[in-house]
Amino acid sequence: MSSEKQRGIVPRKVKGFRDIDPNLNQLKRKIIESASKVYQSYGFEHWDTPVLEYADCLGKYMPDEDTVDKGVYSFNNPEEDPVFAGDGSELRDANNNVIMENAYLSLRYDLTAPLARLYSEQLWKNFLNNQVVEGKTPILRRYQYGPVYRYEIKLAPGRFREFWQLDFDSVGTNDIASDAEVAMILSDALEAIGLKRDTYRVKINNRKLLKGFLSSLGVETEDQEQAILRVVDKMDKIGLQGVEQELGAGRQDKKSGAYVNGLNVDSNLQTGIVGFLDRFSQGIGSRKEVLSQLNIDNPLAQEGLKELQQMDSILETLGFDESRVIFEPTLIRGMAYYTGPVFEVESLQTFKDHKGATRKVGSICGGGRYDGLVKQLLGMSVPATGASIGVDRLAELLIQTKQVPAQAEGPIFIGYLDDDLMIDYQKIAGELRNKGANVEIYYGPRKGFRGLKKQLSYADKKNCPVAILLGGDEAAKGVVTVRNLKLGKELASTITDKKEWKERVQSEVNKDDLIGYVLGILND
RNA sequence: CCUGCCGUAGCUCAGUUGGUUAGAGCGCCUGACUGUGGAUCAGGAGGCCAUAGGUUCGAAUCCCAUCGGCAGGACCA
Repeated sequence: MSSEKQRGIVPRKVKGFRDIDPNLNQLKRKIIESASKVYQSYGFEHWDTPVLEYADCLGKYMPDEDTVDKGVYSFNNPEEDPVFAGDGSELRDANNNVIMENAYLSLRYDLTAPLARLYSEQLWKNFLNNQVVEGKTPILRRYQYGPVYRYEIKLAPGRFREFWQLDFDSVGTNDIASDAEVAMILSDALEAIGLKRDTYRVKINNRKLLKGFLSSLGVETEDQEQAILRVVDKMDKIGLQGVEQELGAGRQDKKSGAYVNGLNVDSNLQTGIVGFLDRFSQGIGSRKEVLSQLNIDNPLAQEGLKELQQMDSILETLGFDESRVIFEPTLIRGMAYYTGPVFEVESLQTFKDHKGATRKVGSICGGGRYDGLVKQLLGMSVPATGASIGVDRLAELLIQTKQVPAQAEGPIFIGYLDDDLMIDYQKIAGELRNKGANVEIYYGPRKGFRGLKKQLSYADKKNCPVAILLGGDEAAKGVVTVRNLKLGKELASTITDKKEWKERVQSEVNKDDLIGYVLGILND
């Protein structure tokens, strides 16, 4: 027994999860506040929903297996819930007792599925009473931000299992103008956050165009359509030739050596798709030029084209030209539930990683129209459109491309030199706080007076602008020593003589003038 | 999940064809410096070389397995 190792506890994080330091939090807050303001300016209201939902309400069914559905964190609710019938009544057994079971719960994997639940739940009772009419459902325009959770098996850099999204959605409208609006909002929000014009592109495509195009080439089933779109979506990664091979017999991946099975579609279809991709894959100029080349002989595709034309005229009227919003007919976006326009924002900026290799962050926003999402919850289709900003990705972009504000300014620092003066420290701090300042009194260990070095070092690391030093000497003279740390930091590079440097940044202030003096430094 | 590369101090990395006591920079701690953040100088702590086996007189170095990281691929509500 004693020779065996005992089970112990090591402090550690769950893989794919992380701690957020004050600097990153500051950046995230800035992103969220800037975008939220833009969302509000378009009439969106702020909702929050729980991070935990019933799995079936998120569209995740786990009927007979107790395994976690791929990609989603799920577990059994320890508490038993009643089981419902389709009409909302509680299921009962032969003795008329309510049937109870442990339902599956899931952590939300995006903010859209909870929105569908929120919207459906609000309408549910009325729906049962036949008071909800398809096509006349109410409008809900909400924005929401918060963490979402995905069980990613492979964790790429910048990919986490907990990450923040910043969504806005219009539910209840099928007006194509609300789709044009999505593109405008994304553009406005990103610029409010601080991205420069021409460093990003809002890309638009229309699922109807692709569906119609594939249908015109003879694609019948939804399954085949999805399979093809999945391959085409890999264009970035495997190139046009790779797509061609995967549509056909398959392909041998050069780097990994793995053989990837192909779809074996017929050659007409294959050449048709490849031709389409080839035509549009590299920059194709203006939106109008793109539209002029999209004459596909299929009613659905024509409908999609018309929608894009309408979007274009709105965007053009409002000055959202190709420096902000473009059409990209090859854009897919993975999600199967998109039914109309789809959106993606790509950052055009690159950065050097620590090995010196050039990298790009790529996609920072995504969205689209999803007219079928609430159907399985509410039993009727409700049109909806919206998009999401990937907060962590965007933060990473701003950091890597060095567009971040400097380190957050710390609080005013009050050194702790004398136990007998604690009351005075508290009084000074209180007065400054009443004036709106942030103030911290040092409570750390101090070996008599010697700890002052440590205290100032601490203040320096927290980026404190001012240090207030009040010890026995000052108290006897009725003064307070004030040190301008902010100035000291600036002068450090030019002044090497310690004494001179000290004299420049520090002065004794009359006790009564302290508050005004300190606030004066802050406002510099 | 598949394939390849890699695991040496808190961090970033050296470490010769297998050969004495495993190094540097940064950071940390102490001092020069009176009660004073930067800079400079002097000193100090910190390692089962990822873990467990094997080959060998001898392993950080070679082989195997496990765990972890990176790159690519498969999958992705």
